[in-house]
Amino acid sequence: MATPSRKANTGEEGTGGAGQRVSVLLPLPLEGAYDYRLPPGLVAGPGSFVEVPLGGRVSLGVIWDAAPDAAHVAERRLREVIAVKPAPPMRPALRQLVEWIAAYTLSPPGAVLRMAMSAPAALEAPAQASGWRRVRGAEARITPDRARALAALGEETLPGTEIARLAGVSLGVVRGLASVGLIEPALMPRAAAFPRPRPDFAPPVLRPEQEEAAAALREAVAARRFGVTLLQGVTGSGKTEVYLDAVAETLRQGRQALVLLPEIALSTQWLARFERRFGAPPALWHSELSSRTRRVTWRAVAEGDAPVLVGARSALFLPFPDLGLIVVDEEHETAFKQEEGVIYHARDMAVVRARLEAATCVLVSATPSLESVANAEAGRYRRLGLPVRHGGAAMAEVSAVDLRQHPPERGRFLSPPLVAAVTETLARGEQAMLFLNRRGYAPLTLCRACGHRMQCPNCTAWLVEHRAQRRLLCHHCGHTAPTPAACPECGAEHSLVPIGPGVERIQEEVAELFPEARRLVMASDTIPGPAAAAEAARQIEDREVDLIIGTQIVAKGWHFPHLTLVGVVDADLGLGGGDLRAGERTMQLLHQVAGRAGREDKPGRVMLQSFSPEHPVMQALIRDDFPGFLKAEAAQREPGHWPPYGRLAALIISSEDARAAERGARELGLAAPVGDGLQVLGPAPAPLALLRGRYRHRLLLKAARGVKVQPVLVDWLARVQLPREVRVQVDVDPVGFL
DNA sequence: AGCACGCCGACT
DNA sequence: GTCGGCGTGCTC
Repeated sequence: MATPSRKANTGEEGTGGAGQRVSVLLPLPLEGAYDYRLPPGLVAGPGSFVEVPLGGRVSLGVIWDAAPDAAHVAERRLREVIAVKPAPPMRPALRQLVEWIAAYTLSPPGAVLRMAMSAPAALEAPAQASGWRRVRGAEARITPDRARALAALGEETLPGTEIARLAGVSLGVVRGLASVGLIEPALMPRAAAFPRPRPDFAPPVLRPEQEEAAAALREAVAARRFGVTLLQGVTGSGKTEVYLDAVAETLRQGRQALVLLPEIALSTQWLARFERRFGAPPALWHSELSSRTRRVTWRAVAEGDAPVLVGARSALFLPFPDLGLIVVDEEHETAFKQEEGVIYHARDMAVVRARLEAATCVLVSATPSLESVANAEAGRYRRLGLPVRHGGAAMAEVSAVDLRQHPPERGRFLSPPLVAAVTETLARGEQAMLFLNRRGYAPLTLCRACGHRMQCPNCTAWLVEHRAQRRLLCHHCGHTAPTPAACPECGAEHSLVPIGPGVERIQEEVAELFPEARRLVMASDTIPGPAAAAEAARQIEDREVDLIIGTQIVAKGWHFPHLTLVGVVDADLGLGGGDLRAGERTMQLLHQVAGRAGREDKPGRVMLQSFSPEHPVMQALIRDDFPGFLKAEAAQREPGHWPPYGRLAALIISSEDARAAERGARELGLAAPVGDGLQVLGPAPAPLALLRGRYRHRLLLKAARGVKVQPVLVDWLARVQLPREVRVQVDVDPVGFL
């Protein structure tokens, strides 16, 4: 650990060169590291967190090179390192990860470093927590509440909130005790922030095929070498138990484990399961943590006191001292792709970090991405499969409802066969779910008089009506306006009509059809956080709800034992748009939704409302033939060298000035690289031609698998000089359409 | 990312 | 006549 040291030094020009030159990477989007002079009084090496002067202020940074090339900046221009932070230095593996990602994504290294310095407060020496203890011999008026609080406190030192919680009294009672002098502030003994999960606390009995996979993973972890395993198994096959066994082995090895989940805020059920298995909760990491929890968690990770951490993609940049295992659950999820700032795919970077840490990486999914399957087939990843569901529960029976043959009534969206199925399910006292991946009431509001469509002023997108709020919302930029009474174009009154359904509208339809049924809408706006998610899960488990109407948030990892019917309102949604992965993504989403139906002893049923039941995605779902779907998808992509049989990089050229954006895109197009195995597509208006007030054009670079696209891109961008109001965003390995 | 320097509208 | 809008440029 770095020696905590601090000098009164403002970083003014030094006294003529005493001290060693070091280069310091700053968490800013700068081209490279800056050189500073390390004054003789400070002890620091590569990885040390330091405070340095930058312009007129002080910045944090990391010593990147302890003996940099002196050529760049004159000795006399160097300023002095102000202080070395009392925190464990950043380890080589994490520094290498920062550099690797910067090079791969063409981002400034400092921008990547910023992700690894997301809790600057954790670099300070942790303050000792304070609490309260009894004052001996003190006497004052005792109320029953006060007596309980004192009893709860006993002879210990406890924080006020803890006393209040134990005694079941309010914090005011504790304050009262303090004000009458019965308790006094005292420093708390330093406790471990996170209890150690116990690998052998409550291991489940694994079925033979689970045990086989678990044994393979345990062996991989025990080998303490880099390796990637793709763990595939249908919903309910017990994948989680298998990889938690690998977590247990990691703990026995004395190393840390990291589990990445796509939607950590909604994972209450997962956390409960972890705690049952290990007798202690894992550490958590996601963007909504309080600053205090953030600081404590980061510090605990850095000091090896958080043996298991579960987090969102940003957890990949935490300072684990000895990471032995990274699990990426639901590895196919697009939520792992960061689309802003440094654009990276957490699944792929997890593999990179595992390699740098000599750790095991496990990618887990019921419907793995074509990328991972291709890697497994090429022998780069090991593949483990769990073919069967638990306890003999059958996979839900999937069928399509052909909307051409069974159209819903006018102005309705649920077809007679689906309505009948819901009726039967409810009559049996079971739960049903209607899935529609669209928030709000209606995706389009149209004027019947003049044909005007309510559009976002900042984006190429329709405004979505949210009837509960009586507003129109843009789902891309957050623009919002009250739903107008008259058409803003022609002035006609009562002429605006909602076109198409969102979950709110399905809820309305269901309320008319099944007025007795207790309904719950689950969408990101009705389930805003972990608490709401936990409450929704509880209501459903306790059968306080009969009908669930939900967007994609219902697809992820829930366990609803009484749910036996899933109706997909619009199975074709998502197949339009000409996206390379539209089919794959629809397959994955619908498969996951289907997996919610029929667990335990009751068989489940899934009905897909579709205008094209003959579509390969629908057919694969109906026949439960995911391997067949993958094979067909691969056969489509391979000849044209589309990913994963080739590489893609996207350039998004954007400007607030439509002309400038177009001109910039054209110029880049003219300078496009030519070469063996290279192809440039575009420029074309980006799928969202206007987003948050910026006009966008797109170029796609397609390269053969063996080609390194980064040098090609760097070259290409260097050949074109663009006005600075034009921004170029590089997305290596784009997914989705941006 | 900050923060300073630098040219054009509504105030004392 | 000034205070101040945020456009662009630099920070070892």
